[in-house]
Amino acid sequence: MTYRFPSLNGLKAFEAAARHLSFKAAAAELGVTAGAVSQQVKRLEMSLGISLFRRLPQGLLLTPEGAVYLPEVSRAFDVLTDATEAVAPALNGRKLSLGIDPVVAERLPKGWPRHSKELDPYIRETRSTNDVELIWSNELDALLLAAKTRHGALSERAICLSGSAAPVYFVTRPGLAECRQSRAIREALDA
Amino acid sequence: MTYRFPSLNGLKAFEAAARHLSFKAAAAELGVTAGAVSQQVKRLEMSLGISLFRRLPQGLLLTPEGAVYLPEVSRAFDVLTDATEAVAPALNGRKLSLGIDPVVAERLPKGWPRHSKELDPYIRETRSTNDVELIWSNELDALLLAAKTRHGALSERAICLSGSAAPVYFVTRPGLAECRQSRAIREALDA
DNA sequence: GCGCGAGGCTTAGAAAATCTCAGTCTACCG
DNA sequence: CGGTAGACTGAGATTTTCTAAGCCTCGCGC
Repeated sequence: MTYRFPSLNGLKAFEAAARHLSFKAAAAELGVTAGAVSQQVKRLEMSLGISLFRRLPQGLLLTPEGAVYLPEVSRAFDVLTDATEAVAPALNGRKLSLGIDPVVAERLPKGWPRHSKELDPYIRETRSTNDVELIWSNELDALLLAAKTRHGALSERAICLSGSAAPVYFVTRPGLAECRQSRAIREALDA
Repeated sequence: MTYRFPSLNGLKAFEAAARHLSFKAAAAELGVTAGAVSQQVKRLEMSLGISLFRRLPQGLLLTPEGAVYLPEVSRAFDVLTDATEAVAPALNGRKLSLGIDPVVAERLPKGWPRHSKELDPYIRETRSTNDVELIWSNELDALLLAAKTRHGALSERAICLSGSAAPVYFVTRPGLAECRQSRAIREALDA
């Protein structure tokens, strides 16, 4: 009564789909099927009485309303996530666990990213490994590899390190490549 | 994955219970049973791995963690509610519908609260009526009455109008008496 | 001291919400 | 033209949330 807003599940689905402009990618990030995301967003739109997306055969476009809603919803989620982490540090779930190929580690500042204040909010732990299987088994969220790898449906982004000709590869589970943590890590490496 | 926080339902239950320091009052506000609130909060605490309340035989006390969490959760809900209202004005549900006894209206500034900028965020509509039944039938959220009335389980707060000896009575559905809208209305009348 | 009422706790089952699966549709590309 | 990608939809499975009823402790009044 005091607060009126639709189901958080619907908002989660909307927010992820809006970021990716794709129900499929949002589904991968949320760990559900694309059908579930589609139904959730549709339910949300019906409860609000507006359209949030224009559907294309191969993806989505935000409506003006959707474009207005997205940053606010993201902001509220940030507040909740920060508050939740503050009271329940054990959760710490928003930070990525990152595997670093030893070959890559040699080309990075010693001990990176241990002393990086800017990456501390985004990286929970690092491990020295290049085993892609750890991503599939959910033991790692992301990997920094020295070479392209046969990675199935994993996302891969090439990063050019300064002072080096050969790129390194940032590999994540589907849907994680464009989240804030991943972007922050890539930006830090671009510098 | 990008965002980690517990179910909104649990957070809703926590936030209302923390404001009221009572599962029973929170249940009335949320329109569910006290058992449901109790279960939701317990599930939330288990998922976070912390206690948010100390239970007393006749109510609740916030733990330090609970006290830290509450304002942040309220803030996130405000953001979501404001954003939802902005994109879906038809919802407008956060504003109260207020009935005003004609006898009371005579003692208020002419047309109150029509031109009140400060109350605009809190009052959706007003009707000239003193029929308490409209609250029970969910047609009104609150009433301003000239006299105490037999109101069963409704909440009633006396308000002293300036320049007047006899108080008026602000009556709401159980659980709504201390919400922000109600408080704002009462404060405006106290002036 | 006893009885009553208030309010939190718990359980079992009902009801509602959410998910999966499988198939349909449209658009794009080779 | 055929294949692929991705959004849409419906039925049923699964999970979450709710209700009702009873239990417990505490405080108050007689």
